[in-house]
Amino acid sequence: MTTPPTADTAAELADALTRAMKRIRRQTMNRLEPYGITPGQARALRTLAHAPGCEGRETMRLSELAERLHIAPRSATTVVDALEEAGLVTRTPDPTDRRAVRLVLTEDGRAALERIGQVRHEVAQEYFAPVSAAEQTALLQALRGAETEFEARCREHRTAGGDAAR
Amino acid sequence: MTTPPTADTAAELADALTRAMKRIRRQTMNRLEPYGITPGQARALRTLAHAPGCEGRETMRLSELAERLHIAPRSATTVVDALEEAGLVTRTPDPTDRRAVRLVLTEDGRAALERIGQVRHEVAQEYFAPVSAAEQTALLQALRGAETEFEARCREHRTAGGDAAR
DNA sequence: CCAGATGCTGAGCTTGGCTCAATATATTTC
DNA sequence: GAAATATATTGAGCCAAGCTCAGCATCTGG
Repeated sequence: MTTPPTADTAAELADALTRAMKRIRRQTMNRLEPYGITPGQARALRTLAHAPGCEGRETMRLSELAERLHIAPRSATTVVDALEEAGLVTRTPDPTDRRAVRLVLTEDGRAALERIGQVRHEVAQEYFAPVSAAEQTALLQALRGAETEFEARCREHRTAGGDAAR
Repeated sequence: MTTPPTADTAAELADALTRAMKRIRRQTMNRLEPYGITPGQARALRTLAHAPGCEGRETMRLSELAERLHIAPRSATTVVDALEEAGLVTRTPDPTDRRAVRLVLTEDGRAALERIGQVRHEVAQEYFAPVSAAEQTALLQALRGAETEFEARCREHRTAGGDAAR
């Protein structure tokens, strides 16, 4: 009953992934709530922190953030709205392109990042505690492999017209 | 660069999981769209199909569906609304409890289930194609282990007052 | 028989996405 | 040097999938 012979492992895997994700997200949400940050905002902040201009002046265009988050530019606008309202980033005009917005991490933003990092670490650590480090690594590599393949396939299809998934 | 020494494997794993889930969900949504079914509805339908009264008359209370889907009863109501409107399930009164609603799969519902199963299988199969069957099984078991532990911990905490996550 | 528990749903909120214009600015092309 | 086109962002409004809280109908135990 637990593992019938005809089990569709891949599909079951997808389900398990979904459940794990939901739980981790929920847990993260709870622990981030005191700081007034949602997981989505946290992700954006982290992405912003890994901006190329690393020395004290992390900065990124809104569109670049969107791209790295795999979301539509319009969706990034909303995230940044919240982040800006919370005083974690500022929108500054791009000196070389007056259409563009450059996002800059504030001091508060940098401070938030640390708390976020800790929560993220904690939650993941707790959830995956029953999984050995070796298995975790193996899992991660497997998922990354699937991811890379998927992205490659997407690029192909995009050339051929189909815009299946972001 | 791909695996720095100080990498937080667990956290990265959580991220990878999130991305995988999103992509699979999106893919599933796209392929289910022609049938006018969302992934959430599909899950509900599948859950309903695995009802205990298996012989030709799968039936389940709404609250039971909610429980199995790990969502609030009120949320199940909405899902069932959609499913009923699409003619895939019917709400019938429970003969033994007039408060309760029994959900019954219609013929169309049963037909939809097959299409859903196929899509689900297809998508998962495609996404996890680069992962060997052995690895898939290992992954699944690891995730299930983490899941079980998590649930156990939740039950404990629930006793001690904290209602962390569903 | 009545108080409290249980089962469902209406109203309204949240997160995290989306598209389709509109607007402002760059860039290219004639 | 203008006109056409392309790019960057945003306003308006949508969807999926959840949530809580309140309310109503109905059971059930004392």
